[in-house]
Amino acid sequence: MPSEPQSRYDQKLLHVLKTSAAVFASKGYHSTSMRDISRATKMSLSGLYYYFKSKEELLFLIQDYCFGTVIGDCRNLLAGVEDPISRLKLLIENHLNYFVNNMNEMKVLSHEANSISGDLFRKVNSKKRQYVDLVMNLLGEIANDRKVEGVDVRVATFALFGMMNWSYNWYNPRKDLDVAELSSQMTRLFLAGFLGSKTPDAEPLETGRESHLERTVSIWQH
Amino acid sequence: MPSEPQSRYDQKLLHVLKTSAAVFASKGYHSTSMRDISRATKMSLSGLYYYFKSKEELLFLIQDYCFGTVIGDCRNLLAGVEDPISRLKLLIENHLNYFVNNMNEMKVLSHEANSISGDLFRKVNSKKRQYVDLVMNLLGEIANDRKVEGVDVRVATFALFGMMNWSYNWYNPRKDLDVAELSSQMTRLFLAGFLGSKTPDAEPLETGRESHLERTVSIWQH
DNA sequence: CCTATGATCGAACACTTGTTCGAAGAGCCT
DNA sequence: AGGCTCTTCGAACAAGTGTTCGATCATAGG
Repeated sequence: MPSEPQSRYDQKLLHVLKTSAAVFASKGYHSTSMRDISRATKMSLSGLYYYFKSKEELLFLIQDYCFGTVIGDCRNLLAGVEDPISRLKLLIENHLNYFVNNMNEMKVLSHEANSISGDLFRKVNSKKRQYVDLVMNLLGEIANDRKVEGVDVRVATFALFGMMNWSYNWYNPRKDLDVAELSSQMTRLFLAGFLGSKTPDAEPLETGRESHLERTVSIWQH
Repeated sequence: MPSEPQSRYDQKLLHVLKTSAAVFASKGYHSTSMRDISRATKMSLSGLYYYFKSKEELLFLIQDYCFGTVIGDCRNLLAGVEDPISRLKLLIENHLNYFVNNMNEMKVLSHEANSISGDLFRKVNSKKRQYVDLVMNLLGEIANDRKVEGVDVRVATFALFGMMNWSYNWYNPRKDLDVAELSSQMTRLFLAGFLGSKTPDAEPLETGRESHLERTVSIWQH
């Protein structure tokens, strides 16, 4: 793990990013004031602006750095691995590993994706799109290899991301399974579902094109 | 569909809730001002406070009413159905149906769950807990009936909710599958994964207790 | 030791926020 | 029409917001 020479400036910036992420994660970005950040980092309010030029850029730095690391490590991990299923397993493991070890940052990344706008939003989003495409292509490849039928790859992709990213809403490291078991569980759950979706059980699942529901136009009967 | 006699008051309140939900869904709760709501609903700023006594209560009314309807309709739908798998299918279909037909409200329900606090938070949360418990018990029952092994029911429950609730981040009704197909896909994906998680394919999944990753303590190398 | 540069700070500004209050309007029964 | 309750409104307030600016502090290099 090549630790690049970190100047005093870089070290302090990272410290600020980390503690800010913790505050954002617990109170939410918009209801966190710069004064909250100031208090948490033990810096003066104006002193913070030496490291970024707006609250929004602070959010961006957290998201961008966090996402960059996830993607970078993911690339390193998958390099040289050819089998798409193995690649997927590694990707899931990497993703959840980050989630558990950097819950604050990952929560900020997942939950505050739309709290940012303009160019900064576009920058983060392009990284996100890369990452999503990677997974979508992987699933497409697998579906092709294994002749998986009747599964919408886009739905499957976001179902997978939903499974994983939702964990910031419930996962409790002191009460739930550890990372290895968590990712093992989710990998099995998803992969078995994806590969075996042509009815793994004796009793076939009705594919359910017909709806069991009365038509509900809207909750609010206008 | 028994439409209870709705007073002028109730009608207008529902109108306010619906349009507020739309604004909250697009801008986020905290960055929506009461003046935004006033503009969108074409009411005066102070006039709004005739219907609720704080912005937070407005959020609560949206969440509570929306959640109440989902749960209520879910109960009605499941009434009389015994087979746990059928019950689960209906529940998923109901849930996603609501998501698609009431995206704004469901997004506010999912995304702004922590934007509320105190007693109001507790009220919404108790409904949520009921709903989650219903699913968790259902999965436990299914796991028992079908002798599913090695699957953590809690993880499976939240994986399912993650799959479904995450859809507010990507689902586009004009571009993606319709509700019936969406819920069919997700039902298959989840159920096949849950039931067949003891390796549906010839080539066994390594359960992966061992990690492929170097230990990453933190993104931020402190 | 002194100076130039990198960091930090207190105080203030301009603005937006949620909420209140008393008065005025609308709708309906007799 | 009169009177009463339900509904709506304009104007204002107090508090909190993100950000700026000029001045200070620390520190390392000559």
